[in-house]
Amino acid sequence: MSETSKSLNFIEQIIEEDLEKDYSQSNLRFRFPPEPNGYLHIGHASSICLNFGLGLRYKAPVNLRFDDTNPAKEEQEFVDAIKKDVSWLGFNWDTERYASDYFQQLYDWAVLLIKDGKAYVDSQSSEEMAEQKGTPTEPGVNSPYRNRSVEENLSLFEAMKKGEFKEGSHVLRAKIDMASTNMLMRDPIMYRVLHRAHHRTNTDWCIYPMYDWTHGESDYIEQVSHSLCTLEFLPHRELYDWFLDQVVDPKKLRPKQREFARRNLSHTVVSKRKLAQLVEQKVVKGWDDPRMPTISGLRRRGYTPDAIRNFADTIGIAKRDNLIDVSLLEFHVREDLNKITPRVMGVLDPLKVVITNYPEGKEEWLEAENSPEDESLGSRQVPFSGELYIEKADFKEQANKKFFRLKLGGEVRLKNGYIIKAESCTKDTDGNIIEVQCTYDPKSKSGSGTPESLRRVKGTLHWVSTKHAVPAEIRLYDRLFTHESPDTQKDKDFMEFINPNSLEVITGYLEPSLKDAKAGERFQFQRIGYFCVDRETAPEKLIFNKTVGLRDSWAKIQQKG
RNA sequence: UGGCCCAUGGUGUAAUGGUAACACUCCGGUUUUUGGUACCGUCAUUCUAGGUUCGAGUCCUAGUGGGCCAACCA
Repeated sequence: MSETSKSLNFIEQIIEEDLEKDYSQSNLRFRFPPEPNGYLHIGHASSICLNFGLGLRYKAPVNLRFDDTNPAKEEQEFVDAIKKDVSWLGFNWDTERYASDYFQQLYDWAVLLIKDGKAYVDSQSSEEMAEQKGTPTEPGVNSPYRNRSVEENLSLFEAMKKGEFKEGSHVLRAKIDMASTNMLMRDPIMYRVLHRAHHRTNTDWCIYPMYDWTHGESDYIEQVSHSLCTLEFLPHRELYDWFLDQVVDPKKLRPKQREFARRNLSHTVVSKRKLAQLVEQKVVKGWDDPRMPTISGLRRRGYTPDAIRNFADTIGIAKRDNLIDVSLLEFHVREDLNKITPRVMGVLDPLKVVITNYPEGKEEWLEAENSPEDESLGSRQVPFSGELYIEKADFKEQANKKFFRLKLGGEVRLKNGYIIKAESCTKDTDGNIIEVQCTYDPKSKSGSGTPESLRRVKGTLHWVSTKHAVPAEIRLYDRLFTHESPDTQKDKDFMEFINPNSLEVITGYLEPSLKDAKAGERFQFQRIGYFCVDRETAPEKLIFNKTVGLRDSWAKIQQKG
């Protein structure tokens, strides 16, 4: 119902128009075509949501196709990681394909092009070819090998395939137009010699097809109706169509390439090459470092598939340059985590509180609601005693009325517990407050229904009983880059903008219910933020990642003074 | 001394020739045993100049600004 009121993006409009003209819905087919040379990032997530979203919308199959035409860069590890990420996002592909499945067909078609006088073997160096290519403002000149006979081309190409030549000695080129205003049409390379083992075809081949020769033909083989890619491929479209013209059977569906703007996220880089650099130079600990904008990094950070999909839906798809503020991504993860995470208490920067009128040695277990957003999450018991931790930032000797927290002579409620009053505090020799002495109102227990418990005090603090507290390693993350757009600054390398303080590791003190928390589990630490258990956690040493903080209006009040 | 793409609040998207809409951010407020959540409110002469039209964010022309194109990468 609500679907009908939602406006279409320009890709959907193109499809709707095609459906009105010469396509039926059963012709529709899409594909997500990553090269397995790295891990997927948030930009890919957008493309995944676009293609698979279209599949869902039109009940059309979507292939997962690995564009594996360059064995120098590709690895099985990346294939596995990509499959895991797409699945984790919640999408199911129709069939798993590889461009390498089509190497023989591509080769046969190339032979046809040669026989047709549309392709030739060039035996120059890449430098010589680059010189002849011209510039965007000057036409290129023809290769001296451009008019080799069909017979010579055929035998040379076969010799290339058989491994008789060294890398760089010969290439197969399409014979198009060295004067085209489109640089890509100036006799583009179709095949190069590469004596490399491929992660799937091993050493079966020593010539490998280039992207342009492979992609459109693969779409055609799979009968993909709409081949969607980013805007930097727009100049490739003319070549995509030219290659298709050489092989298409008019009775079969002819794929269309259409382009959309890649999504850029502020304060990070969205480029596999640059992300690989961060990994190689050990700026981060790996592709799934929680600071990385990779899908695996976001997953480890505690992001949910729903958060990422909602984000992708919200930012939409268009053709103009963009820089999406990370705050929008953070909004979506908070929105989802607020609904699904149980609330717990943990103190990250502890200050000891002693309740002087609490019976010596006594402890009691208080009932605590797991989520105000979801009653079905039930409740748990939290231990209370006469010695607790609260956050250092939650106590001041003196403060104005804007400070809703604990101050000398002031009262505050301990969440799920009692109202306490600060009576005095002690300091170390440097003047740092190391302990606060309080009294509590025994009749003010949360949920007891007494008049005292119904009293309204300004602030509510989270806390942990010192005796029961579980220490845990807490990893706090900040933006990886200090600049909102680190890789678009003229004369500056993006590496210059790396935030040196993007990771802070501290020890936090958690309520004991967290003792058995398992890797991947997510929680809201009340009044602080959302956290998830890292995969490196162990029973004797819990490790939590901070996903994102709660919105903090107190921080804003403080900033303003 | 070229070709192509793009231009709507701080950000991202919508309006399909007919009242500039939605979300985020920011700012202000209500509720609250999380300074969270929820809810309410403020924030735009649609890059500029011409033109077509009863009517232009939308169509046309020019300008301005931004982006892409010269890897045996994808």
